[in-house]
Amino acid sequence: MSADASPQSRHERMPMSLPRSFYQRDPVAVARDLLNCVLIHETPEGVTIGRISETEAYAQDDPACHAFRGRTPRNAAMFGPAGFAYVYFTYGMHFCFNAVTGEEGVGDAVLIRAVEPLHGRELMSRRRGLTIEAKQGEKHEAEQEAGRGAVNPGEMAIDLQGVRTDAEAEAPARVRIARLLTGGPGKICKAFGIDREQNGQDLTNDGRLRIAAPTEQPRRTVIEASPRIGIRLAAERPWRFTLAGDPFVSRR
DNA sequence: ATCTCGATAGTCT
DNA sequence: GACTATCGAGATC
Repeated sequence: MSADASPQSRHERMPMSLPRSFYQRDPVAVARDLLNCVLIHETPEGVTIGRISETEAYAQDDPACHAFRGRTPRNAAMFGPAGFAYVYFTYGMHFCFNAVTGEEGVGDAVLIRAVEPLHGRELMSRRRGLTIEAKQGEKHEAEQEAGRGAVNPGEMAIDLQGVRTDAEAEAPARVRIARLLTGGPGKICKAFGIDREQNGQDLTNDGRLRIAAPTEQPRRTVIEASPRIGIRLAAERPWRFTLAGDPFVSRR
């Protein structure tokens, strides 16, 4: 009943969450429309924000989908209502983040595979434990380099907190670092601090974890479809989506 | 640039 | 016991 937490001020700072109706559609449509949208995670450590640049759709009627063989404790969130997070643990060490789509009772979701870091790069770097090779072969934390504003002896001019300008936003060094930070589903979860705790969380209620519509006119709007990555079954379905020319993508 | 491989633990057969 | 919606290191071209 107490309205003291000032959600109002947060609301003014941050874009609004996508509504539940956005997610209540088939996963392929949602996967395409999530491109250029903005992933936001507010934690006690700080805020991380990224522009979604690669997605994959998974439908229950799809051998590659975790929900294909029915509901289990692990995939339960996929069968819940649309607009909630499905976070799973895989390969003994990585988490992957999905947005649940479609009707309640149906196991559809969209995997977020890559984002372009927009805010909180230093925090992302720290969470990722990112290190770089200095010239002498000595290892330094990229975060420390960034904090000092130091320029590395090598070619990598690290500016993890730099102002994002149009001219420099996609400079080769910036893209390389971005891909280290959030160029893959496991990297996103690590960089954004997403793990078991976020499984089943509502993405539509302006809570800590949410997805908002693009805040500005997207630079790229042409959508490309390709086979999904890292799966064996139904590998031919072109349900991986990226934006033509966008360098902020995962491997291969 | 592209490849192969190992790490590591939860889930399902 | 096998498999995994991954990642990073190391080898090789």
